This record gives sequence, C-alpha cells and structure tokens, in this order.
Amino acid sequence: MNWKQLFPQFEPGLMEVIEKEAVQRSFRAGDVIMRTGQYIKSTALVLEGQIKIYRENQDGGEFLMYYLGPGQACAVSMICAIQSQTSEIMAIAEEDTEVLMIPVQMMDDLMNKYKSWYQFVIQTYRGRFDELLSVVDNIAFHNMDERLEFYLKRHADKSGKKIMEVSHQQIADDLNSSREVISRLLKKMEQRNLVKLHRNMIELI
Amino acid sequence: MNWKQLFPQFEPGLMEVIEKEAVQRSFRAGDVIMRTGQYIKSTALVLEGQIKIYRENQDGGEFLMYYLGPGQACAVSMICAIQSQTSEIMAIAEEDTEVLMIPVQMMDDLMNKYKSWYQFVIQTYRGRFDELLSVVDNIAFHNMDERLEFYLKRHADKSGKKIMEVSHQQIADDLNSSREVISRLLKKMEQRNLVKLHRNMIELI
DNA sequence: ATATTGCTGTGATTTCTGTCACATTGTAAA
DNA sequence: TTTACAATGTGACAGAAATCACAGCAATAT
Repeated sequence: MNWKQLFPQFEPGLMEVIEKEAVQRSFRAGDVIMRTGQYIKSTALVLEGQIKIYRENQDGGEFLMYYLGPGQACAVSMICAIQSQTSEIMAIAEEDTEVLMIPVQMMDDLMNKYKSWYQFVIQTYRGRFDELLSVVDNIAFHNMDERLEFYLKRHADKSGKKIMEVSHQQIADDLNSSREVISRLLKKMEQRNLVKLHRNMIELI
Repeated sequence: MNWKQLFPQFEPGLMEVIEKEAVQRSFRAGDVIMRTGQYIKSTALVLEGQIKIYRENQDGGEFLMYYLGPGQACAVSMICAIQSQTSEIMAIAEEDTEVLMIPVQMMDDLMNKYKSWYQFVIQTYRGRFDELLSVVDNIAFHNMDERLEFYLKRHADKSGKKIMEVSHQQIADDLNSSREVISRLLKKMEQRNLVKLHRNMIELI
C-alpha cells in the first residue's frame, strides 16, 4: 500500500521530503516500540497495524490509554522529539505494524516550511489530548462496568470488527483491574445480551 | 508588574507584536473563564493569579486536572483556537487573575515568524500533556489516601505556601469524592503528623 | 489417550469508598 | 448574647472491587 494515500492532506513538497528522508520500519505484534524513560530520536507515522499506548507504574501495574492506527501519529514522540526529552509512556505493537520514522532533526524544518505538516501536528496533539481527556473522564466518573463497556466499544470502533480476540486477563491488565472482576462483569453483559462469550474471544452485539 | 518579565524567552519582535495586539483582561476569583462547549476566540497567557482547569460530567460531578499560574498558558485554548473548535474543559479563576488574551487569528502568524513562540507552544503542550499523564496515573493506580496526599503536595508546590485555605468539601469536589471520606483521611494524616487541621485551613508539615 | 497448561466460572471474604444520619464546634450576623 | 449557619467529626451501613481458593473446561503437546 502506498503511504501517500493515508496522508492525502500533505503538500506535494512535503511528500517528497518525507519520501527521501523518512525510514520505514516494521514491528511484529508484541514488539516494544517505545519504553518509559527512553530517548526519542524520531517521530512515528503509523502506516499499518495498531500501536497500543499505555502507562506503567512501579508495581508492575499498567493502564491502557489509547491506540494509534493507520494515518495517525504519536503525539508523545513529536513532543519528545522536538524537545529531545524522554518518553513517559510505553508503546507496543498490538498487531504487526508498519511505521514511517521521521528523524527529529527534520521536525523544526517541516513545521516551518509545510503548512500541512503544521496542521497535522496540531491536529495530532488535539486528538491525543482529547483522547486522554476521555480516559480521565472514564476513570474519574465511571465504575468498572461502564469502563468495560467503553473499552469494548472503543475496540470495536477502532477495528471495525464485532469480534475481539482477547482474554479476560488482558482486559483486566488494560483496565488495571483483576481477571475475576472482568469475568463477572462480562457474564452480566452476556445476560443483558450485549456480548457473547467464547474462549479467547468476545462477540459484540 | 511588567508581563515581559514573565516571558523572558520571547524575542523582542514577538514582544512588540503581543504588546500591540494582545488584550489584557482581569477576572475575579470564582469567575468562569471558559466553559465546556464554548468557542474559543483567543489564547490566554496567565500574568497573575491562578486558573483552575477541570472536567465536568453530566451529573454535576467535577474533577480537577491542573492549575495554571503566571508564565503559563492554556494548552487547550491554543489547540482550540488554532482549529477553532470548542473547549472540552472548564476554566475558572481560583484567585483574582490577570491574563493576556491573544486573538486566534494571530496564532498561525506567530508560529511561523517567531521561533520563541513556537517553542513556547510546544513546551506548553508538553507540560499540560505530562500533567494530564500524572493525573491519569493518580486515579488509575492510587487510592484516595494517596491521591489526597498528591493533591495537597501539588498545591503546596504550586503556591509555595505551607498553609492552604480550603474546606474539606472543596477538596472532595476537586477529587470527585465525598466530604466525609476526605475528613476521615485528613484525620488519619493528622495522626501521622503530616498535617495540622484547622477550620477552613490545612497546615502542611 | 493422557497430561499439561492456560482460560474461565464462582463462592467467600476483606478493603475501600460513598451515603445517610446526626452530633459538635467555630464564626458571623442579628 | 443569642441565633443561625457553615464546617467538621463520627458511627452505621451499602456497594464496588480486589483477593483468595478452587473447580471445570478447552486446547495443545507428548
């Protein structure tokens, strides 16, 4: 697939520069793309697959923030790249993933020269910020049952599929909860006819 | 006080433009500066006072995200301004506050012409994003007792004072908890010699 | 087929938090 | 001073969620 179709808003000149300077990289599902405390040397545009962005704490707990899909970019890596600071988040490939790496040195130049890049960066910030806001809303205002529904819904929206291959334990990890709690809540959802449960797989209705 | 001392990193040219085009506005403690759903027509630089940024949900619950003090700017208003979109947050003046309002039409121009403005904007995004991250950490990984300690600590750091004039109810609102819970936790902290409680006032030790 | 391993279901128990009810105390107004 | 009100203290209870213990079941390897 041609990456240019994913970023049709980019000016021709910008496309050329990226074509020439950016490096395409592949990650396999499960690969760690960025880890907490690591220095960032480039910004990633997602071409294919899904990247999971989450937060880790000292005691091994983790907490899913959001996913990045094709056509999206990592806001954190942009900010870190520009200021050459370390990342505060973890990023792993949820599926096999292709990304376009844009070296940090180019960022300033692109921002100055290409309006469409500038717009893209702003839009990316805005998008991630909003997503973080809805995450805050969720944990601040909602109980686990509602958070679980939100989680499933978001997954369905992202992937476009009604079937989700995931274990209860993985969900519990993403929500920083425990497997038993998730199992029980899913059962209740099944009784309400919202989902159908299978082994390693949840069918949304 | 001269606002220029608060933003010493700005280039002289940028200072001039702001001097000429920006409008200074005053808010009294308690004034609503920005409300959810409102269109943003300018970006605010804080000169004096404190602005409280928080999230509201339908059922009247609220949740403090962070404060903005002198020398800081509202990242949300910047993003909204540039994209002329609506705000997703509430901002109210915590104390009497002076802000410098920069009209939205100027944003693109400033970004292109002044490197120091560009740096300031990026730095603002980064700062607010990080702050949101630590908020997420807090509610995702910590119980109310730790969140309360974090809350008090943050307040002390911000204001530089060891004395905080606030009622238990206000704290409960900020943390989206209830007054009784906060009262009990504060009592426990007092027993551990971390604070000293007075009416409408908490002394940090 | 059998064993092993990982996933799911479920009860019992505990901790944390929110809620209700009401007492007490400090402050300010009448 | 007396009254009124807002802030705080506290006990009792309810619900959500975490934890522990263990059983059943499906997939895979041997």
